[in-house]
Amino acid sequence: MTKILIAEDDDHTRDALREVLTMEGYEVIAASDGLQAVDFFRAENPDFVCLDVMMPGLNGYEVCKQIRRQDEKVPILFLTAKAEEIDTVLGLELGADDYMTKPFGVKEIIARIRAILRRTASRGGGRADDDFTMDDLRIVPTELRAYRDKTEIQLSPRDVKVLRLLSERRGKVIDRNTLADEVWGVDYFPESRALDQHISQLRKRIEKDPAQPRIIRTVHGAGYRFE
Amino acid sequence: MTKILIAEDDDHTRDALREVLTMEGYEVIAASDGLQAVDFFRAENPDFVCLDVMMPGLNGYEVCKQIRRQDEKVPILFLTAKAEEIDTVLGLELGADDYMTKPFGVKEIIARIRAILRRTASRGGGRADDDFTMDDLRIVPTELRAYRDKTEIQLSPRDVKVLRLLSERRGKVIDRNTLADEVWGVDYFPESRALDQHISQLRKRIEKDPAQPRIIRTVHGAGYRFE
DNA sequence: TCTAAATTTTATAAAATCCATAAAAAGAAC
DNA sequence: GTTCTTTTTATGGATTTTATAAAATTTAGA
Repeated sequence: MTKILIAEDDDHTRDALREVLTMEGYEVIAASDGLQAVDFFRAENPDFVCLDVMMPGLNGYEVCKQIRRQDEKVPILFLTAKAEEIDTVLGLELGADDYMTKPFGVKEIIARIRAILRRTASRGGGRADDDFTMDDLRIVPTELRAYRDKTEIQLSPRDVKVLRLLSERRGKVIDRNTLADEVWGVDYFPESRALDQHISQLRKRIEKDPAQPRIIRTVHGAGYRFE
Repeated sequence: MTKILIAEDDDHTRDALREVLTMEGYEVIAASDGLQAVDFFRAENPDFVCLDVMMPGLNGYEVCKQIRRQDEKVPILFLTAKAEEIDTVLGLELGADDYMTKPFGVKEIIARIRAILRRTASRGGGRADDDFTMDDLRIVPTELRAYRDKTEIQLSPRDVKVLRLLSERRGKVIDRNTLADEVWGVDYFPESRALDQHISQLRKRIEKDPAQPRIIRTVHGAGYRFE
């Protein structure tokens, strides 16, 4: 189970986060100040860290440095009350993976954590940038390429996102909304056919017979599936 | 049509939002203060709420709490004039889905609203999509499939709805009106035979002997039943 | 700035499915 | 058994959804 360390001095926020993340199926360790956070990190070796910037004693930046001294890979998400603090987070080159300004919605933070974990899983021992296979295709995200035997297929970053999403939930139907959300994000217009087009183009390149796709299958009225 | 409730005391902003969102094809209800917003919410039951934080009388946070008391799912987007305003309240507790700081661009807010609606439409659709069994059939909603031993049976989203409804109230007779309401929605013609047609087609696929249905049984003059 | 590649829009085609109709079958009432 | 009502199902046109080609636009590099 994915273990998440939260460092947040405000009791309310901390409890809310703990509850929400536990509900989501994560194991949560919660620290109420920076020193405790560093201790907990050493003891528990979590897969993900959520750091409030403003904390008594050791602040979030300091905690981040301490953690990075020990583990340069674990994903770190900063929580800040003020947008201006973001600049500091970015400027210090602390190796933060993302940041959020308060207040944040439950869904928002869950989505971010999931996204970061997916993105960075390779560093933490998972496999987001790791190669994966779909049917007889070997996808190598770091090269933005796929291989079928020795033949190379060029892929765009977006291609990789689509394929990874389908691959991660093989057998499950990925509906168009989810695909739009995860791959295109906020700037996707529902009446656009960009998604179809992209799938179509991608199939042309990766499927042996694009008319009979084996990798990206259509589930009419629902979305796409791979298995 | 998707109904959006706006609560915003500034006339100019409110009118602009109303116009823009109407142009986008949403039905807009606009309140100019918090009390009115709560009233309108009760009366209109909108699909989305846009709340200004600073409002005379009841502020946005209070309105949010009131709304959440009544509906814990409806997506809520906060509008704030200053980032610092946010600091005082934790979005987590209020169950806000997102927030924006003014001034915001038209495109930006539309994109956000669309994205939130997209997310909440596909995920928080409400009902759990856990697997369930009916007779010797195992239905897996996330895959839009059912399994009998190892053989797969493809299901449409509508098939799953029908089956889930029957399964949830096993033993009870589901009358045609209920079925039509729950599965087809408000706009269904009572004299239509579409429902029969659908049941017939579904039986062909899921029943071993469609002439002697064991999963979807007819209760003449009443509806259908599963047990 | 120019060029090439990637992406999106537009337009049209193709596919899947939905549903109205009508005829047949089954059940209920008498 | 006859008649009336309800349900089933075959058929084909309508509608919705998805696919693809071509053009337009945007993006990234040189």
